[in-house]
Amino acid sequence: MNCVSVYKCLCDEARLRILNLLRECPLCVCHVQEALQLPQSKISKQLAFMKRNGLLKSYRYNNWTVYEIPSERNTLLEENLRCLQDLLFGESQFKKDKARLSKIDTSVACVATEQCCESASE
Amino acid sequence: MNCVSVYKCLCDEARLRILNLLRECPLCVCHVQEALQLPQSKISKQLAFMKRNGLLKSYRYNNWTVYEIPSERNTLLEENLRCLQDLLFGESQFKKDKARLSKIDTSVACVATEQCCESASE
DNA sequence: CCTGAATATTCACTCACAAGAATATTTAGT
DNA sequence: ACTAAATATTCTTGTGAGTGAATATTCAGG
Repeated sequence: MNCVSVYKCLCDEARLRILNLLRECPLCVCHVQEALQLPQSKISKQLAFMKRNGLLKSYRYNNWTVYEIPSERNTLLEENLRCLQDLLFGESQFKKDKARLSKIDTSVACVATEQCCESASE
Repeated sequence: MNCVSVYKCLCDEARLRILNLLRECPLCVCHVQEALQLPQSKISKQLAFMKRNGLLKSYRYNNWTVYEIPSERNTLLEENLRCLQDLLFGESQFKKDKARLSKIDTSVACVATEQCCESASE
């Protein structure tokens, strides 16, 4: 495991906000975008950044790209997400993101996950 | 606590190597420099960087500047150092640093700590 | 006062990354 | 073929930070 890569992903607020959501379930770019209320290109770039650094994987389903935190355990990432749950994810901005997400229909991502279940990664 | 600041400090190998040493005891710049075998300006800058981000504090004692991890608890930092102890600090490079450090007389830092004990921080 | 040790800072350069706007690509549906 | 949605990429610009070399600063001791 490359610890530095993990930390590089964690040292940006937008990325922390994304991980806060992805911790719950796989999501498409558009879901994240809507929940965070940030420009599409920014979301797409940050997701690509985390994928490049090994924190996320993605797969394509029709027009959507679903990103998720791989199920293969990454101790350092998991520990930090757990820690952030107490320290940060309860804070206003992160709560708002989740509230907005809860109002979005994210079922496409779930369907995609089932469809691509084994052909995942890359 | 600013989580992002913590992660910004952790996402560089040289800084991780420094924290690996400082976790044990306060040290002067020259001690770190000798243990890590890196240029003086680099060590000094990285220490200043971590101080600027609130991970370290320092105090002057004669000609020396002693850096240390503040005793006030920083949950996120502590958790990560603990985690890194298992994941990273056992690796070759980090072991070598500690081996070199063990051969250095770092008593100045200890004396300084006692002297400046309460006048610390800044 | 001068010297040397310890440390900090500056300089010049390079690189990674961030931002927003715009454009390209892929794909499903008509 | 055409369109629109979803996503990725490109472009430009700006900034923070990394590097080594060199220089400045601080301070104790002779």
